[in-house]
Amino acid sequence: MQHALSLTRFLPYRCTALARKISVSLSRIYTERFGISVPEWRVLVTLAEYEELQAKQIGELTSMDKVQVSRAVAGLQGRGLLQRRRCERDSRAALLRLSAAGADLYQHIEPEVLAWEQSLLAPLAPAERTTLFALIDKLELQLAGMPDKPATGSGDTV
Amino acid sequence: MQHALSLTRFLPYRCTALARKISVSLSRIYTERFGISVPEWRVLVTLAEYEELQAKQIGELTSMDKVQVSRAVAGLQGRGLLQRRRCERDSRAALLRLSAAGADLYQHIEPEVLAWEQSLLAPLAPAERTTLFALIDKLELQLAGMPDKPATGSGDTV
DNA sequence: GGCAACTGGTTACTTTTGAAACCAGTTGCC
DNA sequence: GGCAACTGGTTTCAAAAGTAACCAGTTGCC
Repeated sequence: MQHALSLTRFLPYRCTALARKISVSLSRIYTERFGISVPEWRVLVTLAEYEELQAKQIGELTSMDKVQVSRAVAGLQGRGLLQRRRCERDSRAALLRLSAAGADLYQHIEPEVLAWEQSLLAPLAPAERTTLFALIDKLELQLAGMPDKPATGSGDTV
Repeated sequence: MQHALSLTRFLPYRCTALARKISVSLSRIYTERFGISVPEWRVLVTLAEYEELQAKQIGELTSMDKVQVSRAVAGLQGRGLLQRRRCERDSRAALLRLSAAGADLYQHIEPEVLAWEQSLLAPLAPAERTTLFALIDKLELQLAGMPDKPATGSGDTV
């Protein structure tokens, strides 16, 4: 049988496989010892960076949908790592921020995560790291502009 | 609060986000019209390339665990897209190959998938594509050699 | 030959994820 | 002011994924 396509040089497969391996390896740092899930970790990072946000904004910044955010926030709040405050101008929304305990926990995890990242990126020269992010940026940009499915025929993107 | 870490320049996050967007966009091609799941798609591709394999080999080639392979194979077989044959020297294993219908279906999907991939890679010059795969290779290699968690202290990789 | 350890593959169970329904509150039109 | 359309967020329900237990068959040691 003819085969033009092989998974080993097929970007979607390689990218998914890489992402999963990265995620599994990294998430051990905060999962095993601190019981933080991946979505919870993203919320932590985002609130550490932005101080106070509403759930919707967290979703936008982390590419998580609102259900995921809601669950992660509930989980963190349940363990006292996060506080919510009524939003003045819109009482549907809540303003979220890390509690002292949450900030403290984050301070413990962050250096380990950064060290782990350095160890992952170790084999890449600085220029290669820049290139990698640039390529990811390009691909994301392209994806955002792609139609739901490509024209199978001859047409260029009109 | 101090924050050395921002998701936008954090490789694990960027990589996961990219992989998910790619997967969602691509899988429409075979999911919506043909009802093929992502794991099933991988089995299809692999059998198209290798003719006949046992489940275990498919797992190795696609980085799926045996449960995932088993389910995907069952799904494909249930729709007559795949045949199984008793393995002579080990009757626990089965030898799998695409049926005529399966091969035919694959012939329909493959060009569309390749066209989609081209459209995704369009903004990258040939050299950039090569670089991208090389970087992915390096990262996977590095990950394979990384310990479960990095030493938080000073030590180099011993 | 027979028993223990192992392996290919499936099944059952639990946890995670995603989609749609839903509730409460807001906005805008009349 | 009141009703329809909309939005932030949660809950509910169904599909998906991972883990562990399991079965059948193989290997190897005695």
